[in-house]
Amino acid sequence: MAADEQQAVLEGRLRSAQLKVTAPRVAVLGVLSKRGHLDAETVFSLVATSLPKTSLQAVYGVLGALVTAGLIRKIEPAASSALYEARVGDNHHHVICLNCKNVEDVDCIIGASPCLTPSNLQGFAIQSAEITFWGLCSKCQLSPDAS
Amino acid sequence: MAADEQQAVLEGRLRSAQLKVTAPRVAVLGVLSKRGHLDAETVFSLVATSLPKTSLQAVYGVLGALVTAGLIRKIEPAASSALYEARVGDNHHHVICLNCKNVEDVDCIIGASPCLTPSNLQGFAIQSAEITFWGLCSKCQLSPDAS
DNA sequence: CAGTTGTTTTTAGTTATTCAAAACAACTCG
DNA sequence: CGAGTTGTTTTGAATAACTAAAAACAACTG
Repeated sequence: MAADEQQAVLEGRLRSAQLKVTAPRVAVLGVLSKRGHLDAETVFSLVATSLPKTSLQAVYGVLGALVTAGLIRKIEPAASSALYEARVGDNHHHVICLNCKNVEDVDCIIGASPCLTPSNLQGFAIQSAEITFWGLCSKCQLSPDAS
Repeated sequence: MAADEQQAVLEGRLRSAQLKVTAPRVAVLGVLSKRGHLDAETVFSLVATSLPKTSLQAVYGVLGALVTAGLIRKIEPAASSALYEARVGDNHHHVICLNCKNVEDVDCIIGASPCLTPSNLQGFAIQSAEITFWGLCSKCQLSPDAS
């Protein structure tokens, strides 16, 4: 797919979410469509390569708007800053490396639905369940010192 | 159980974790043994009622030491500050109210173990799984405006 | 009970994030 | 297609939660 075709797809996604199409929004969505699990700072620096005038605050604003619109998802793992990903709509989860903090998607859980029924709901009306696995990634199993 | 008996139990727990027994530590552990899911600020204010000289930084230090020793557990739910609880050793999870942020324990998950096997491990050596349920507590289902 | 080790106090600093006002740009509608 | 309205981005500053460092102090050892 050509670069401008890609651009058009992103613009379409913004428009169908009733969001005004602006350069920072297209850029942020583009960055997150290529690579997920990025923090605001990283998104900012990647956006800055094509749009150097974009401010970090604008990136925070865009990320907030995209999350609200449901175009991206925000995850907030313990002990790290918020991460964003463009993969939405499916109920996938995450594995995070205890050593290098690398995040990978976990497509699904064996026997998903029944497992997500807590035995004791305390009267809560559950709307979603969030699962995070913690462990060592293949690289850090070999050399636990690496970043 | 009398107050000084309770005190002795807490001191014993600290001692068996090879921690020096100090007033702030006993107080923090006491507070968290009574009530869980408290943030550092709340622990601080509760400790301050009996030990007014204790600083917030001391509370952070104590909380860190107790977490490292495995006497308390730290949870970091999305969009709120870190919470601490004295219930450790069992693999329980949490339900959090989307409206009032109240946290309750979820004792276990139906068919627990198999459900926590991700279908795609990405080469990770999993060490733990963390499940957070989000929903509305019984009170907020009736009046969603309440704090 | 003196010494050592480790804890707490006090004072500062950092990081991720949010807020607010003014400048500006996108889409609407004539 | 051009002005107006609405909403976005910039700029500059503030905040909350937490961490760091040095000095004062207290707990356990022998």
